[in-house]
Amino acid sequence: MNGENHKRSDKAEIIARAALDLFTQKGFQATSIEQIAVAAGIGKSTVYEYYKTKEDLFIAAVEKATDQWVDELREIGRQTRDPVERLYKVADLCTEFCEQKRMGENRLFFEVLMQTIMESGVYFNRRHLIREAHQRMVRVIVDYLLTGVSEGRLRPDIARHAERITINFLAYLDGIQLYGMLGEGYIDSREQVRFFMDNLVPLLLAEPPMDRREAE
Amino acid sequence: MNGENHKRSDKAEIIARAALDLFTQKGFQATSIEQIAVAAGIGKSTVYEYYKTKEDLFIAAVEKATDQWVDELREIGRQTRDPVERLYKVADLCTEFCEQKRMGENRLFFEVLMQTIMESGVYFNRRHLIREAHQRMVRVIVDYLLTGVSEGRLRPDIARHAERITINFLAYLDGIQLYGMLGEGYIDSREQVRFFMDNLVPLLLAEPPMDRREAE
DNA sequence: GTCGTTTCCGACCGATCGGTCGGATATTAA
DNA sequence: TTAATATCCGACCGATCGGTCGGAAACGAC
Repeated sequence: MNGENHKRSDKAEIIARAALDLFTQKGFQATSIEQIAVAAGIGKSTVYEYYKTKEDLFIAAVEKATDQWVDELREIGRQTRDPVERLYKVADLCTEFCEQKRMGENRLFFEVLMQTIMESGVYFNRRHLIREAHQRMVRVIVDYLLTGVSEGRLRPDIARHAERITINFLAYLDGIQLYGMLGEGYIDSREQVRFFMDNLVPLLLAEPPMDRREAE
Repeated sequence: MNGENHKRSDKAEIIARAALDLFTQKGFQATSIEQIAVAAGIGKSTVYEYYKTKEDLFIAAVEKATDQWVDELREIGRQTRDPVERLYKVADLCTEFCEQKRMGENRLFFEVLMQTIMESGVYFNRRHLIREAHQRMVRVIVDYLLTGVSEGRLRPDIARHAERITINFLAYLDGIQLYGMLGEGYIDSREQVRFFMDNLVPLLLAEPPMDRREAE
């Protein structure tokens, strides 16, 4: 027994984390098992004691990432109650992904999508995993909308369209994230998103702005 | 001299077309030069007589595709004069890319974006090519908006934001296209886009709908 | 100790693939 | 005819990499 000793699941965890780091930095194809082994401080063959194939390891690593993303969305719900503010925070999260610090996660995100749509991709025959992850995100935001409606803060009739609105909202944010990676300073994600939100929010609010109401 | 004889540029064209077909179907990495040579009906080495590297060939093939996409956007402008109808047609083009027939082109589109954002990607050090292609598309649609404004059909104050609006519009459509590939029937792109457009268009129109005006 | 089990891993295998090479073949010019 | 040139290509090279194998090392039970 020594300091390096771990339970089996701990070792698997260490490997998955090293793998996630590398996949995030360089993508699936450009990361070799050898590199992951070195990063995890073990031999190449040892990786295969814990994960049957490189694909399995990728899936395990990605699961950690998606779990974290969903958690971050849920955390927004804990930090603030106001539905509009929640949506703004979600949008902020998107712009954050366009910045240097979290650019790697953004790459990983699109790598996963590519692996889903390419015939030879890791997720091509496992799309349900990605759909489930996506649905988890959708559900969190739908919940924000429905809560906003039931509290009278948002227009009642958006309840019927909550899922449609959410999917469109996320589609837009993903699109902007994509553009955000076309190069430093090519697209001002922050301004683009702010403009979008400023046009979206009035469509959601239950009450028209004050000056309008007085004008009637 | 025989029937198979071509000028040098013709041969290059044939190779690029075969390459585009394969890249569209299977992506960059999964397509080998050998396969392209077979598809073009020539030997592998001959490919290298016309293109220095696989990357060069990819760039040449993608250029053909992007040219076509921009042309399709311009064609919309030729077919219809009404700015709103033009935007609807652009949106239709997007949903078309989500359908089986043009799914491959959609894959290619995202492959190109991936090759732009991955450090080892073909376009990582050639982002200007992608930005230029993107800007060409943006310009076409900005032009539709500005024309709509100057014709009095769209609200005057969107002229200031024409580019911002266009980029957001395209970002949304790209996001939906991405979701459209998460699996047959997972997302109803057509309905999503219709919903989006029905909320967007009133924000652009110069005149409020009739029933509203009468209510004032 | 010592025997069985688990964990570990360096060396190797097989396959893929981008790109090169040397020469064959066809074309043109004189 | 022939020499020069352009075009073509099968065979090969070198490197990469996912995955296997056989055995070493560490550990635990007795």
